[in-house]
Amino acid sequence: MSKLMRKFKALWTETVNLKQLSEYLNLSQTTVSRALNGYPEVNETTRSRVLKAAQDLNYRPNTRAKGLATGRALAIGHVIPVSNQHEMVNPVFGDFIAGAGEAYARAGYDMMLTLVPDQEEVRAYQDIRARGTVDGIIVHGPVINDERIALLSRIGLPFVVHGRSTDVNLPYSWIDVNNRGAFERGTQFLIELGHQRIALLNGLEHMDFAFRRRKGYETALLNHGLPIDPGLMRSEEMTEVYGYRAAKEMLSREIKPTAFVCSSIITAIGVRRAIHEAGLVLARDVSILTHDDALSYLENGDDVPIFTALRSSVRYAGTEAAEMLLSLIAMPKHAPKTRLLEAELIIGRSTGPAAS
Amino acid sequence: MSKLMRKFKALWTETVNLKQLSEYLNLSQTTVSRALNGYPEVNETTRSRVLKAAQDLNYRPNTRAKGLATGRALAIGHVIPVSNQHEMVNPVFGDFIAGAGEAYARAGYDMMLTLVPDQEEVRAYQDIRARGTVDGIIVHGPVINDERIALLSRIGLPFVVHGRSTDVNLPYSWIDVNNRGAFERGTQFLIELGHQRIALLNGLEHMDFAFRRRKGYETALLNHGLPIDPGLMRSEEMTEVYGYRAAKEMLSREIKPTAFVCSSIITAIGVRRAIHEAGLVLARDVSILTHDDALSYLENGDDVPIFTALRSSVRYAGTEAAEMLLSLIAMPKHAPKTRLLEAELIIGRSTGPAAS
DNA sequence: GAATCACTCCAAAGCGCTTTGGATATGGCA
DNA sequence: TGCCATATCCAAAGCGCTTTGGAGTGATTC
Repeated sequence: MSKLMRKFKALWTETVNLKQLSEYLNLSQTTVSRALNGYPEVNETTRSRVLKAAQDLNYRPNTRAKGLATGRALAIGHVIPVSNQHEMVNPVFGDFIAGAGEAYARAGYDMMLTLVPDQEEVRAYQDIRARGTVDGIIVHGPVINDERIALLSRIGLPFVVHGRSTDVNLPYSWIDVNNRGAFERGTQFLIELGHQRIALLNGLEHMDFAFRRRKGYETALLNHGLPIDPGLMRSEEMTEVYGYRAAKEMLSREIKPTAFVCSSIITAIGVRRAIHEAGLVLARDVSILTHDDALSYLENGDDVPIFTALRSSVRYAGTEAAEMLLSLIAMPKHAPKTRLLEAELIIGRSTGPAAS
Repeated sequence: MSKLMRKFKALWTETVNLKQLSEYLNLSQTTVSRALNGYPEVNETTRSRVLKAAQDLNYRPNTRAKGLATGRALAIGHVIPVSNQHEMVNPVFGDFIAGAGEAYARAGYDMMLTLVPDQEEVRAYQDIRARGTVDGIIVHGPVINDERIALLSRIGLPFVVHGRSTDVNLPYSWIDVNNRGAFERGTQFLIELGHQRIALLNGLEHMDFAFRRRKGYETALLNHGLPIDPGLMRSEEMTEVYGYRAAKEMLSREIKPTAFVCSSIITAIGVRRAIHEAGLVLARDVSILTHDDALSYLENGDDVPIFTALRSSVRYAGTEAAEMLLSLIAMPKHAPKTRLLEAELIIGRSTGPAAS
């Protein structure tokens, strides 16, 4: 025993595999495997001996081998489309991943990231499927009529979409914020404050979320008999500079907008900069209402929120999406799940009655 | 042939494995494998037949099986420490990953993410090693005297640190910005503009980068005979609200600082808000100089930078780190590589001569 | 006392790939 | 013609794990 111990002690920082562990225990690999994986056909005293030894020798099953044998990868893939024209990294991504990561960690799953140039998308998903590195994937950044959904359904890889895709009629699993409802409500809030010229600084409108937000914005205008003025609408990547430029231009007009609805707090910060620069006062002269993903490094103030905002935690969405996917993988024949999150309307210090 | 074709056509959306491919070709698995992997002992006409068939049948080698057979995982791990007290997601992370992802994609590597609660770090790295899911890892967020470096060296898992660790005397591979030099230069720049009371809004100073930045800041002050005033120094997580609060407090004093040095553009935005709110004018009354990671969604203006900044692209660092690690994996016995990036000092519209 | 059963355990096959150690055929050379 | 490289291909072992299909004990039942 002590000789064996010494032999195995040497391996301490090395990797011990199942065979070595079973030799050390004078048991078959079968029994050891079963003991470790909680199968019933093993004596409880044997099991605890095995568990103890596994602990002592610092045994960890090799993921690849386990995956090969079981057919499961114990990993989830996140596929992030990167377009060549817009090579911005979605700032929301980190928080989403953090949320999802928690869920994976609890379930013993790994998280795999793949960046996919958008012209290679179809091939990329087939690759992922065939190479078998993951048991399911989270689809990021769905666009209108997103072809990935049909593709993934066809090749039979479980997936959950973060967002939805207008015009896709297949059933599929998703988790999304009620973007349309939120923006309708937010715009209505501004209208009720007396604003008549409300600008929309939206994200790229081939993205589904942005499309829905515009619909919500337009619905509110229509409901109150206000005109839909394309001159007050922008659709770009949601950077700070974009907000600044767009607001600066609009505020230099003869007839200025009195309020801005932004798709991102970062864009809203740019708008605020333009407002200051124009010598105007936020909330008094011009109001801002923005969507707020509740990013951890961009908290919308503390006690009193900086911006009046439609808030929905993307980190929470990440956790929920991950758990949804895990349960889908556990019950493959289950019908798709969906989850619609409502954004809170938070009143902050960036809105006020329309300037007369 | 057409019968076979039909048989395999059915598999089109399915997964074809090596065995099926070799049956289809009437060749042995050995030959097919060698043809695909570019070994010389196979006839060129055979090889092209194989390549063609692989293309037609949409063959992709199973990653797990390949990994098991070769002992390589063809994947890189990114280990992100998540502390319980500070559960902020580093906003820099997305861009770094995007940069690294490109390099991995080119090399055919996968990217694996692991979130590790910081009290479990040691165990986590051993896990990763033993489970064999990755060939190497990128270490994020090094602190002063980071114990992970010794651990990883000991267990023999190739790694590259994004950043460095003061007080660690082992040789190891890293890529870092010259934080100390940059902040010394930046602070000196402000001093030369006549500023005497310069505040430092730093990140958490157990983090190595923040520690070095403070050293640089202090060095510049000392070099010019200025006092180091702890009342002008803060160390927290680099949020917007942090910048706002700290600046608000300092600007409400009898004797205000005339300039702020920030560790993050996000914090700088908070400082700017406080300045506005105090009725002061940026650059005229109070100056801001900030580090700028050149995040894609937080461009520091366009033609004229918003903030005077020490700029260093974290995305570029990601690409470089990844390539460094890949080459380390390719040549395991190679000495550690290091790379020190210099930050550019960019003059923007947030600095001016000290108010008299 | 034989048959049955529950309880433990094990040998071996198999997951999909790579790679070692030949086998076979072909051509050049003496 | 016979011999030996050379070129081309293959069978089978092995990577580390799970899982199927028993085998070997005692204890229980008739």
